[in-house]
Amino acid sequence: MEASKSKKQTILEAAAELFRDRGYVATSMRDLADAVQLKASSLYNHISGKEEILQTICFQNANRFLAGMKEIEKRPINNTDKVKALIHLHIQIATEDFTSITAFNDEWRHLSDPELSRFKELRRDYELRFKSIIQAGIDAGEFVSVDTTIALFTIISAVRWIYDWFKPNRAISMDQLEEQIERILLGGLGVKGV
Amino acid sequence: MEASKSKKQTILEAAAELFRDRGYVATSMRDLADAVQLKASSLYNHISGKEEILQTICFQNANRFLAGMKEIEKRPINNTDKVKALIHLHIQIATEDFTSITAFNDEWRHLSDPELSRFKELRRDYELRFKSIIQAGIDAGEFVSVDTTIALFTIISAVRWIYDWFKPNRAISMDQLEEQIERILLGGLGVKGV
DNA sequence: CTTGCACGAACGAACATTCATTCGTATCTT
DNA sequence: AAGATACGAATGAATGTTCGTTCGTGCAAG
Repeated sequence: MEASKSKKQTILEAAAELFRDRGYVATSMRDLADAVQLKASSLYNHISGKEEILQTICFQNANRFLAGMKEIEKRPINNTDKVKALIHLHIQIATEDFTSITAFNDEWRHLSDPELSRFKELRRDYELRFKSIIQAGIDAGEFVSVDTTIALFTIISAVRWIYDWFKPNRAISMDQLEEQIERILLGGLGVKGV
Repeated sequence: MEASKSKKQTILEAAAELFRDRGYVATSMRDLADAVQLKASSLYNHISGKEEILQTICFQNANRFLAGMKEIEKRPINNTDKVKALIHLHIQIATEDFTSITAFNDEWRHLSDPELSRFKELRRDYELRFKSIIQAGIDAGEFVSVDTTIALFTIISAVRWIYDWFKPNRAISMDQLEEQIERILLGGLGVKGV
């Protein structure tokens, strides 16, 4: 029914930005209302409350990562290329929607408990799928034999916080970023000629 | 004059724990008072206010990292071993005081502005020193030629968030952790036989 | 030995703000 | 006319902090 972009979407995007800059708890509904040129009470014509915003941001991104993961799992490629594709996925999401990724990464713990548990499950699911790919790569002789948990979190940490330091309008291009991170992380797994 | 541990220290440690679990903003002085079996008003006999606690935690840890960095810089060793020593430093601090590291990593942005700027400077100083070591390693032919900024933040991200997933009473020992992280990160820099 | 006093530490009550949210009502769009 | 949207006012709860006071301990003066 809405024309170009629903007011709800505008609110969600402004909220993500505020959450990124000040954090969820430190962002008031008045701050958010100011950002979208409304009064605080008017927000409730579009959203049910503060926590709904956080939920939307968190699960939207969780699903984005999981959808990407499941698509990559299906591809008929070796595990090296799957890890490369996952690195690409992280960089892709982090750069194309880096404002909501911050809220997703930092603020999910302020979810309340039915959703908090569900979120943790999704996160754990993603990590286990990532870990399986690393394990498969070791079994197939593509990777050096490393502890899969350590490798998993080393890689995930490295890519999860890209948004924190990488500004796309920099001396570094996205392709460069991806190629170099692949080289560092996959090189460490013993993959030759990355 | 104090017997075993000053009450101020007790408060600071309890605060670090609460900040880790709920975040700085979401932790009230009443929560903190409960944690040390006091009333909120009594806290002010020991500390000047909420922000002093955050300042202490942040700068205490910032100085710890910088002191470690400066000590490592002085050592007569090659750059590979310096990076190894830095990885060791991060794991050391993350495991021996992992509760205040969380607050240090996540909550520093809630500092107010004279201290906030000072903190950012310290952080930037640390990063630049780290970067210099990587650059020196490339110049000396120890490392493969990579973009130093990308390498820097990939390594720092990987080690900065160890506390987030590593539980010391696990199947993985600290030595194992260190050896494997070295292998992954230094292997990616082209160092042989790590 | 006893009295008096200073002091650290704890407390309950109260402070002014700020918070998210609700409600009744007015204005706009169709 | 009707439905969506915006608003001001008000709500109760929670925030960090201050205040006046009290209690106990240790030490100096008597």
